[in-house]
Amino acid sequence: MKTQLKKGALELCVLAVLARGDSYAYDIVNQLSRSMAISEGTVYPLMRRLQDEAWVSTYLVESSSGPSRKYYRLTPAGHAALAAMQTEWREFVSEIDSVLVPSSASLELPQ
Amino acid sequence: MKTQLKKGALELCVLAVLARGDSYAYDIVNQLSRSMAISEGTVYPLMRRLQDEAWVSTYLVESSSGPSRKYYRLTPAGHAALAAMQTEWREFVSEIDSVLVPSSASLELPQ
DNA sequence: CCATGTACTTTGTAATGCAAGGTATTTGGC
DNA sequence: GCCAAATACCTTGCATTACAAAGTACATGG
Repeated sequence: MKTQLKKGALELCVLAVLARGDSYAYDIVNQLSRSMAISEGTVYPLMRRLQDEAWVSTYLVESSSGPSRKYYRLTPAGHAALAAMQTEWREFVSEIDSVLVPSSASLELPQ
Repeated sequence: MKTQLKKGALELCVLAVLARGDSYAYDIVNQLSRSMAISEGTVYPLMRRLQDEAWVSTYLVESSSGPSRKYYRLTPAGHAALAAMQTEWREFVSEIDSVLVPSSASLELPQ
């Protein structure tokens, strides 16, 4: 159920994580896990998609605690995509909120 | 692309529209069209799902301008589902925003 | 040497948005 | 009377994506 809400937003989240610095899939999963439920089976195919879109480039780095890590780095196109998706995200949230609270554009923030 | 973001949120939107008063699918599409892109092929199957969940009940009303309208009315369970989904929605937005802006919990609202 | 943690990947399933197409009713123009 | 347009319903098939589950491989410690 909540699963459906995530569709499309996770891509944005991964790009946002990479904007803070290069990382590898296993670590991205761990970073996102602090904020939300996320599984490996979601992220690995997503990384492939980002690569196919040329939004990330990759390089391998050997690890002393396991197999080599495949690092992902945002390309210029990736940065542009991130910016576009952030705008899209805000528009999307506004759209939904305008349906939920049709008379007012601003929301109270309980916490 | 934007399509993916909508997954799961449209159900919430339809329930929110129905909370403001009984309506029929064709009209719900038109109401939501003011705020967002939405198509009939999305809404009709969605209405069926809401019925299967017993979140809405239906009744027919004849129209003088076309075929009979199938009105949907929120059941008590539907109202409860709406409340739960609104909470879920706010939590979801907070989660994503916390990934996008990791250092601060509050956002500036440009407009 | 074997369990645990790290790290990558693939396969199949479920959910859902949408385009496209189809049916039926009413009204209004020609 | 007839035909287009608006109203209103519905279905089929496709694409996308989240996830569980399973599998592979390396490193370390008991």
